[in-house]
Amino acid sequence: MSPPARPRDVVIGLSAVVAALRGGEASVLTVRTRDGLGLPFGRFDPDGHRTFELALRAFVTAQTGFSLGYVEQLYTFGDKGRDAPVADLHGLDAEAARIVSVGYLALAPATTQGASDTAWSPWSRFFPWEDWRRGRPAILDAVVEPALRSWAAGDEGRSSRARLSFALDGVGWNEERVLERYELLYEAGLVHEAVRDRGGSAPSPDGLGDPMISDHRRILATALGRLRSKVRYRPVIFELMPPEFTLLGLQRAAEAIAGVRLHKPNFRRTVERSGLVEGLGRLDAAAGGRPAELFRFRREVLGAQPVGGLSLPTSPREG
Amino acid sequence: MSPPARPRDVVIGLSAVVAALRGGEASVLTVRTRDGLGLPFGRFDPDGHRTFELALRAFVTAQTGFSLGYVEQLYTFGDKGRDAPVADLHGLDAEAARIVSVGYLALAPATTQGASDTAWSPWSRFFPWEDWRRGRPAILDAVVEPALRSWAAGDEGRSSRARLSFALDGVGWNEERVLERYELLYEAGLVHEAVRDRGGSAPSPDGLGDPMISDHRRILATALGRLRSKVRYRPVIFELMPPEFTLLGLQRAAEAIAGVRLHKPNFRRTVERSGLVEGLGRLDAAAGGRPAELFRFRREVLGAQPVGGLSLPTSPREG
DNA sequence: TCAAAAGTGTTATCCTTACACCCATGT
DNA sequence: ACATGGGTGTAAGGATAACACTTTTGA
Repeated sequence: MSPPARPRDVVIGLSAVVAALRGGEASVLTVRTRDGLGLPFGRFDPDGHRTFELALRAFVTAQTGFSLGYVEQLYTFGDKGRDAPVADLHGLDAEAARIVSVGYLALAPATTQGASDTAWSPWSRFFPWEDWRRGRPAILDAVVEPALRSWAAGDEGRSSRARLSFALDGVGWNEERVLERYELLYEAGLVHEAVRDRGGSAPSPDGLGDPMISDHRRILATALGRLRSKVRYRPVIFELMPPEFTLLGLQRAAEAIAGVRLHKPNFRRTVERSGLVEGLGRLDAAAGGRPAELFRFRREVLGAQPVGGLSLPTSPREG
Repeated sequence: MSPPARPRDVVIGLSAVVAALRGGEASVLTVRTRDGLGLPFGRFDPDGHRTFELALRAFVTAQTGFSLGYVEQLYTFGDKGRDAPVADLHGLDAEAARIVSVGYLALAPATTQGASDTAWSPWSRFFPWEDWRRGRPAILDAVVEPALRSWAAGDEGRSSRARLSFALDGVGWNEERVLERYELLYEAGLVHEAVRDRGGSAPSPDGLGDPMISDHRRILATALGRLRSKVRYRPVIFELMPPEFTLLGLQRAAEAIAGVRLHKPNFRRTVERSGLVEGLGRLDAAAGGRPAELFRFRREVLGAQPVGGLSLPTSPREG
């Protein structure tokens, strides 16, 4: 543990959570490295890159073949000890450089081409406790709750955080607290990355989602939480939709993002009253049942007035 | 413009917007440097600092003498051309290093001691168009609107952004869009930093607030916008209050943050119904008029249930 | 005729907004 | 008395949540 002869360099890693809807699932673009699954990423070049965002767009285009539309910065992570495992991917030794990770969220329309199907993974693969569309996920009662209870035993602070994050003891589920939940599991040593970052040779916990390299699952959790909250106050959902869609299609998209079931009649009405969409008078090629009208996003409202997102009326049956 | 012999270093600068209420004004802790006014800041040490937040707390304590409570990360700025002027404060040449700026928001209670009074500046000093508590600021009609109109003349995109950001042509004022407004003025070359960053010797525009070093006014705009929105969905306002306060005191604090007047009776009711405060049964030392009851923040609710912020009912008279 | 999905009506409830008004204290 | 600020009542309007129901298509 002797200090290095010369000060460490700082290296900035840029990572993108590229989200899209594929087959009714909210999915994310992943890359396979020899250390495991990760997000598309690259090393920021202080000489060549004018801004982070331009650098990020270049990385994703180079690694996956398509160009990003909507992009926003999420968070910058710099904790010592959670940065090491990706170091060799940047071509340097973790002891010689400090890696700082800037995470971004990008949204791609459902029609996105250019990446092979195997490059997309549904989010539930990494966060199986986040999908409540078919009711409370079994993994919560079977794995998460007992593990957290034993971790929190006797500690009021821990118990209270577990209760609020994971909807224990009758607390309601808040779908936006994705990062809080992941960080709690990390702190409790219940996800693989926590064991790995401690240099542990201990067996990794199982059943709590697939791990990712470096801090990429942390960035992914940040992205999902941000998207879930943003959908409610900005019309970002339409960045994920094809140019024409039905209202049920929009609802399924909102459900895939939020991870909860919505109430159909009320969802329709709030969407139609929002002024965000316009009926096209044409019908969908029916896929069973009465054909639905096609709608489009009225993108022109963005320049005319401040505009909010969608209200997400949960269904009383399974919400 | 020949490339340097060896790749540039990346230097991470940490800056803190330390907000507090002083004399009824939302104020921010500033430091005076030989290049001008700035935020407390420091250079992140990749060898010595374990996390950004710990490093930031150490800087602020060293430079101002008190320790921070509530802290949150705002944004990371890395644009070339907006980083140079502070370089010499870090003891290096901007040509030799690329400066990346991580901004933080910290909240200090009104009782905060340890910094001299002259170290605090009201936010309106830097953003005189943001304070609508006494109606629409005159500077908007006198300076901002004509300047933006001539900048946007004939460009529909520019006009629409100016309209939405600065509430022109009957668009309503959205107090949260602080950063959008500052960035628009920067892009239009109407704030001093824009002229400075272009290496301009042109006379700096006047009347549009005092400049700050580096990108510190940009970070400050980010902080004010974040705080204004966060007050509505998290009980952060209480981080700025003394342990005991009256409801009008709380209202004045919310008004100072939001920059708009609120409706007293409705504000009282929403606060009391929120369950966030508890009456103490004791009265304030009256300052004219009927003495008001003292309240305290029920900090214990934070651990018991998910908890929102305050609703801010604007006054019909001057809102 | 039935399943599946689209789409409409209606009501109870809550929250927000706005206005009107009374109360307690100091000068 | 009156100014100043504290504090309450109440009603209109809108959004939300819940339930019940009709319509249109394909198999």
